Amino acid sequence: MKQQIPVTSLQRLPVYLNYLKSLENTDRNISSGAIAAALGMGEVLVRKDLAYTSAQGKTRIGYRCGELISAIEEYLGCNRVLPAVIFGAGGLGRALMSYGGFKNYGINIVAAFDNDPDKTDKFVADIRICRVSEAAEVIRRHNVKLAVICVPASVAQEVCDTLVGCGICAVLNFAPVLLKVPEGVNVRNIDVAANLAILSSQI
Amino acid sequence: MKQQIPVTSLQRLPVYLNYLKSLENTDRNISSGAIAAALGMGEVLVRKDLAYTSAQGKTRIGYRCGELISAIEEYLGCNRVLPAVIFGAGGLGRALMSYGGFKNYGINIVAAFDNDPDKTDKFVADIRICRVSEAAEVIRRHNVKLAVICVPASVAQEVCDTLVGCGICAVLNFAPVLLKVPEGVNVRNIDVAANLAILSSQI
DNA sequence: TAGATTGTTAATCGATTAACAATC
DNA sequence: TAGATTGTTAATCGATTAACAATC
Repeated sequence: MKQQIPVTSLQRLPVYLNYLKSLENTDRNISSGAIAAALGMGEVLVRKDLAYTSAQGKTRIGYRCGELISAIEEYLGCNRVLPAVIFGAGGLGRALMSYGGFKNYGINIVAAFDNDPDKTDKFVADIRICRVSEAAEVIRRHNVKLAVICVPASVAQEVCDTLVGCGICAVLNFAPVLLKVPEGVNVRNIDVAANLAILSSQI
Repeated sequence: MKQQIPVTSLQRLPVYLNYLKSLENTDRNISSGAIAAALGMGEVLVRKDLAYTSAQGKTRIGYRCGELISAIEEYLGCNRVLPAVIFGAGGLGRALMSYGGFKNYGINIVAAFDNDPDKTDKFVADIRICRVSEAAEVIRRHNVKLAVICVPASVAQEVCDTLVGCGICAVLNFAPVLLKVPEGVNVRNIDVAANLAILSSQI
């Protein structure tokens, strides 16, 4: 485990990365002030965040753009390949299977699982939808640590328990329930409807 | 606009709501301590959050479970019906069209839009995928204020500008770009790949 | 040199937690 | 009454921002 970075900083690293990659020419320098202005934030915060990576700026010059990208990618582990699985091959699960963006972060979806026999043994974007009974074997064979839960809320906890039992230690959960997990298992929740509700309540 | 609630509190309201709704019997009392224990958080925080809604506890008794649900729902505006549109009918857009959970928050997807003629004029879950050229008319006719952006990153800013021009003032953005919007327009970002990357970097 | 920029240390701000009076 | 619980005020904590020395 790396030195302690606040989660808030960690969450901003992909934002910087997206911005830097969106620049046409990365063979140039960029100052923390320029990044901050483009992203609408304070420049000191940018420097602090970047300091958690191996990025090093030069006084009066700023950061080498390409080096910054590499440093963030290295920090986030975009270069190694980490296998992951998707549990639940409904609309969202299949959309994620088709989504190519995980590659940028070095994440490779090795399989999906669903308990509906009409869905299993089919392929979406070259990823196989497996029977749930195969999960333990597949997860152990690929040494998968990372899982995405896209099942209905009613079965999410049960699925999560199974996954944890198979050795999963990081879960991205789309089901609108708070998953109970043992110490050491990391969960991030994305509740799309709740996000829309938050927006709507501020209108 | 309501009295000032911290965004952090606002984000927790749907969590409380999900938990309370998951209880079998809502015709009973529940204390802030019990909620806090179930959700792994501090009880004072729970009381503070709930105090932003119209919920009122009784000393020694706690909160009436059903009243709490109603109070949060009222605060989040789950009872009115707010129209929303989805821009981009790819895998994710169609998954969201099929997702029934928005109803719980009083959000009604009235239409989707896509620039691919093979997708337009078709229906997903009774929601029509319209041509982009229809957007202004549809948004104005339904008085839509809320939009979900599910288009590729390369066109997200352009789509966002169009939406803002049509009167949209709240945007849920799934594209991994920081959208520039005028003052008064509210944006929330969900970057699924970045969330997975954050998890993976902590393994 | 003067000016731009980094990196760090101190100050501020906001959110969470602790303490506690009120009360049923 | 004693005990459980709310709601509020004060203290703490962590993250952001401001100030500034270093430097090229």
